[in-house]
Amino acid sequence: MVTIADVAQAAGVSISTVSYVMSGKRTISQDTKERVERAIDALEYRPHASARSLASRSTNVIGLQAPLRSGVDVHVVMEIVAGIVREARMHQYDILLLTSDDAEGLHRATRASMVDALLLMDVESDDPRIATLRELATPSVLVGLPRGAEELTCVDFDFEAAGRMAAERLIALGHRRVALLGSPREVIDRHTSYAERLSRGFLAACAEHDVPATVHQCPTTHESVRVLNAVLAEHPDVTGLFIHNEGALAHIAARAATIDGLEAIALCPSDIARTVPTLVDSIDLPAEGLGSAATQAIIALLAGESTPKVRLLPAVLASSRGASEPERAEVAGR
Amino acid sequence: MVTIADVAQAAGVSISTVSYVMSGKRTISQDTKERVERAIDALEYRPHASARSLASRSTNVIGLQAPLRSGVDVHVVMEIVAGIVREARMHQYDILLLTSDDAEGLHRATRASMVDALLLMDVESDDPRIATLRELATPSVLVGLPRGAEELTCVDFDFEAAGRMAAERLIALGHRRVALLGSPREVIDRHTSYAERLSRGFLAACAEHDVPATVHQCPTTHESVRVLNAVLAEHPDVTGLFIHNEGALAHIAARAATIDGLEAIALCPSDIARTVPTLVDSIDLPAEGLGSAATQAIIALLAGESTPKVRLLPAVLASSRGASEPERAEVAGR
DNA sequence: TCTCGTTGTTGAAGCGCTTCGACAATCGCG
DNA sequence: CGCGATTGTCGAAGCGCTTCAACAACGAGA
Repeated sequence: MVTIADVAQAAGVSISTVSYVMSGKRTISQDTKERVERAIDALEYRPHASARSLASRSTNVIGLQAPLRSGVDVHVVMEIVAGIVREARMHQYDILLLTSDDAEGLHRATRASMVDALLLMDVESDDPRIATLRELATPSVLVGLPRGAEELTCVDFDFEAAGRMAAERLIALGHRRVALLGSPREVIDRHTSYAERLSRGFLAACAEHDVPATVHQCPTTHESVRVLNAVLAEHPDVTGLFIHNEGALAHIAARAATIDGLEAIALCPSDIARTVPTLVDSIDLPAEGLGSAATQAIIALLAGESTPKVRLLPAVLASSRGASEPERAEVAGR
Repeated sequence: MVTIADVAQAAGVSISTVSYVMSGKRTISQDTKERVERAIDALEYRPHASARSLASRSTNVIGLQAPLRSGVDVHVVMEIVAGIVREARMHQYDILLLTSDDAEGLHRATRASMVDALLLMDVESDDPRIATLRELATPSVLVGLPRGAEELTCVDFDFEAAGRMAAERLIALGHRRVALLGSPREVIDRHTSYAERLSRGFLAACAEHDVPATVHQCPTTHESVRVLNAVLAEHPDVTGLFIHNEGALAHIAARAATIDGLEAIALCPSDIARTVPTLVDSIDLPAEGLGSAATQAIIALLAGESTPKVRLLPAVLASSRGASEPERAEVAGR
């Protein structure tokens, strides 16, 4: 294995000089710098991560708890993780995958100094991990917006604005009775906050326009079609649908397309929307961007920069009907 | 931070004694051992991962390259990763998530001594990473079975046996013309080996029974229904379908259920099969088990135990039609 | 009784890196 | 021309752990 001592010898300088060339924490003459860099390249030297972390007291690793099989929106989770990894690498950080959902994993990683910071996905309202996070005092960011996490940094998509936007779009299209076909029961039961925020925004906007609206839970399978049928049976005047359910989207959209006068818009990643041509519009769920944003927040935190406690990515309407330019919802904060 | 010195002091022993209590590499009296263990618990001591790895020259970390958005079988990928993480933790290993698909990431992680071993998913036939792996000489395991990786350890599901099993089951059900609706074009084009192995087994078994069979690529969307329609238009006598396509499964199964005499079986994780009630049978794709098996192989490698070069998990028929006990395909090796 | 092998414990030497304090060389200014 | 400030480089002290060699204490065999 090539060590810093080998590089120093090859370049004819001391070990500390090599270190300072790499970190830039001390001024080094151009000549020396070049000699050292050449030696590094020639030897393909990579500093030993553990040695560096032991001496510098930081690991350049971020611990991530991702829901690996919560059964919901696997696609979205994947993209978020992809965004996290990509952004982390851009800032010289690596991602350590912690077993999901147990506070013990957070403890372990932190106490053993394996990570500089923690990133948590899929956080529930009364998640025990929030208490652990507080106690550990490790820089951390939540992807999500649980209640009772006021002092923690949260990054999420602005589901409430997305709900409003969907309602307003359907109303602008002329619909006078609308329905939201949303997450499956499990998600609601787990008190994942996004479902609630989405329907709150949706219902609020409908109420403001005096348009009657209902919200329905949907299984993530073809069974969702039954829900749609039931909704239409009960409210035959529903003509506008807003779908937020990865697994059900295709089924519902396909069924809806067979019914005259019915129009559907959806909240989903844009590449998914593209596979469902019968949608009138879609609101983009920027999953990868969400991952990037969360990582950016963590990195700002680690750099000691001030970061807003809550950052919500704006909802953007990706109109398929030749809209001129995408509408943007406001960025919210608290 | 609590260090080993704190524990030693609290227990009234030397630092090395504490270390030996933890590693068990030296005999320690019962009395001393208990005192040290009490001190460890009381102080909630966790050895500093970097210090340990610097001194012991091993990290207890496995690097993982997982395809985070290849567009295929997100669900399966997720479950495999879940299996990997779970199994790794059982053996005191952690998982470092490397950016997918670049050989550079493998280099980095290895040269910087960040990982003890590498786990690669989604390996293509002429993957540049295979050369890198050879050059690095780091213990590694592939999830998949690429050609030209003879000296590397591979773990995969026995797709060929699954193909045979599906064919034989359809034939046993009385079908005299069958079709395999398989992976989307991209997967085939990337030379991912599993699609090929599956259809090889399927066609071979059909040929042995003199049952005509065809194989078709399927998009992962509702468009797959068109493929089904086209197949039926061309071969009206097809009555047995074998589906292997996560995204298309529900669509095809739903459409197939509307056609008299048509029966479908699928290859997919069992929890997915459960959401598609119109399937006659399904062959379980043990995604999580695949992850566990791959991790077990890595750990055996790290322990210096001998491991078979190739391990294929057997195909198991999960009959929905009151079968007595699940059939098993043979384990293959090379 | 003496010596030898066990058993249990310890001190100290690293592992490869960062960083502090020191120091020589050079520069700018009165 | 002399003095302090600046610039560039280095030696050495750790970071927290593992592990080797050494050693004290003790029982067993001669």
